[in-house]
Amino acid sequence: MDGPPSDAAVLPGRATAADVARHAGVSRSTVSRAFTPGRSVGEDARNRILAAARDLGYEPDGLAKALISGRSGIVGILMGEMANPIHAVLHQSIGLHLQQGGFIPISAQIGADTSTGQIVGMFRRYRAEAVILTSMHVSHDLIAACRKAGLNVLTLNRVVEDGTVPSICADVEDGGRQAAAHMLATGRRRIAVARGVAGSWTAEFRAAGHLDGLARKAASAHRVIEGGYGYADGVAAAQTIVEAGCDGVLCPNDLFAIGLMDTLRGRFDLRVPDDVSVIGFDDIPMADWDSYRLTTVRLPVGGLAERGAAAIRHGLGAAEPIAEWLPCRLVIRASA
Amino acid sequence: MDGPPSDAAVLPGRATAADVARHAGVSRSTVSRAFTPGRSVGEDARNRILAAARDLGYEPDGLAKALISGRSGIVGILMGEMANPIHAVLHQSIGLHLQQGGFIPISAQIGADTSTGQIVGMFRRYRAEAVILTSMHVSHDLIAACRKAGLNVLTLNRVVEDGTVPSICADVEDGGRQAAAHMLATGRRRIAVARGVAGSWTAEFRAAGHLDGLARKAASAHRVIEGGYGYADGVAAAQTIVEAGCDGVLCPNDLFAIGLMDTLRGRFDLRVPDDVSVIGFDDIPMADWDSYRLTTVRLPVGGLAERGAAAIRHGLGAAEPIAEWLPCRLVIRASA
DNA sequence: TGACCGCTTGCACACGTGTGCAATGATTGC
DNA sequence: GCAATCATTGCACACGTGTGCAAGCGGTCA
Repeated sequence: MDGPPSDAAVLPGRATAADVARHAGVSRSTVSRAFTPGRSVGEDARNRILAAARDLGYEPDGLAKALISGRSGIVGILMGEMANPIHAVLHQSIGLHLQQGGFIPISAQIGADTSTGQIVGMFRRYRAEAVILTSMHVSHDLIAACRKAGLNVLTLNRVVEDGTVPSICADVEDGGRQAAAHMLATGRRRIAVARGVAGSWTAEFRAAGHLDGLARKAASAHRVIEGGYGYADGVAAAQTIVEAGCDGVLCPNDLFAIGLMDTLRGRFDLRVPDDVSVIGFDDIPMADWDSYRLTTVRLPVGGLAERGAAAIRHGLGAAEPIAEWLPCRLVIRASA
Repeated sequence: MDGPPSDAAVLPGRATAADVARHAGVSRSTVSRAFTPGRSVGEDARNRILAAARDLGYEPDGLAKALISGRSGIVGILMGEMANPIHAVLHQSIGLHLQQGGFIPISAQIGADTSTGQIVGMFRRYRAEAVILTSMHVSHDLIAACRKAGLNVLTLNRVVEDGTVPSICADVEDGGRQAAAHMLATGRRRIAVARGVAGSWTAEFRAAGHLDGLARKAASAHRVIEGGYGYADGVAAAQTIVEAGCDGVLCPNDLFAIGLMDTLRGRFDLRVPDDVSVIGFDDIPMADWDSYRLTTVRLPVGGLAERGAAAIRHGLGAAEPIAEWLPCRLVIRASA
């Protein structure tokens, strides 16, 4: 856990700047300058250097560069649970935008036998310029540990109460309001609100939006269900919803909604949306499958990733912490 | 694309080995030795050093370490298309096993505006000790480029014909045979085989297994469908399958199978498995959803990741290239 | 007591790069 | 023609670490 097995050097011999310099008949400094934009190098020297570099397959070593310049170009990402497709696509999108911004993402994950300290250590050891924490695993301990280690953190879909951590968020509360409004507009009156995992920031804001959306039309939740985030949680919630006689359910995410739909139809022989209408949250690819055609609040995945990468490119430690809010949009399909 | 914006150093001041040495009243070398397992350090010196390190929050810098030792501990992963959950879980599993082995994964992806050369450059610049290529994007160009750059590559779910690239593979051909055998054993006789994307290694071996499994029981494919790998491809294939009067379909993967099932039921009002039985490939989480209960060939994701990480830990460049084969198992649910 | 051995420690070099400083040569302005 | 300006280049140092070599030191055995 503390480094690769250290038998012997494994990396093959690479051409160094010194090799290129010798090959091109200039000094090593000039080679370095030729690869640093904005530095002045004579034209024919530059040509000779670039030619030699091409011949030798030379490219400046990122590690040495990071060591000397104090900029590693490395950004740490704490991976979420990939069984939920929304985390997978978010992870991919973040990676892509970082890559396009000239950064390189290193990823870590909190496994069964991996502590917070080990994660922070990995990022710190490799001098990550920033660490992206997604809503999934953000705890105050973790944030404190990162800060203590001198890591610049950016949270996605999560604000920290004291306002000192830069964050890019989807306005899930407003998304929840849109969902509630649509549910009422389609004539539902006995509406259940399923909260996600207790203590989870995004779950609380989603549910708050659902409840506030109902309240604004002078309605209230027929039933509030404490639940989880997975397919199985949706399955488990069906019984309660049927017993309570609900005709609409506002779900904490799509996986839950899909588990619920499958169970309402399969076990209780109810129709969606005729008997019970269901609205999800996230807009994972499966929400568009023909079996579900799930009406859901779309999380602006691309926007979160793009704005996040931009914030990192712009420099995190700099001014006062940013807090950006991106809108969510209700995607109306057939389940509500 | 060629590095982070280089305004100024961004990383905060960290404690170095020299600081710890001063604090503990020893030389810097002794500090280094105290952090290198197997080196001899006096007991009280070690205690003073560890105490000082704890006070100062010191930890050896991975970049400097990599530079001097020739071992970066970095492993490059080329990400697949995360919209397919099997790639997501494989990615996560690989990352976890690498992390547990003391490596740190950096990930890159081939986007619209990212060339092979840029990918290879990223891995090379950061001195990746190994690069994991998954079946998705492996082309001969890419392999050649990696090799030319002196990168140790490991392919997952893909063998390269000339046998010079180490690989860990699932025996998808045998998995295909199992699927075909089960299809015949349940009494189906007009069986369609849907091949995946043409030219894709894993698709060809899956289809080969399907066809061979039929042939071994003196049967043959009622219809062979050239298709893709996505949900939409399964949707598109339904028409052909219905027209050909097939009573069973061997699919190239689960997404395809699910798209097919949705369309057979929704558009053609057929029952699965009563009218048409369907077998998938991969065993993504959705295959176990109640709407599908898909019988499918499970890809040994954890095994691939674990054996892959082990191979890298053991050293890739070393002896002659390994080629490991992991068994696939048919998971029988309700769709066939 | 003296020779020898093993553990511990410090010195100095190496890894591959960026960059400030000063020297060089070329060019321009008068 | 001479001084001044400027682009170009090389030298040397820095980043933070691992490690070979030799010196120091305490203990053991004859």
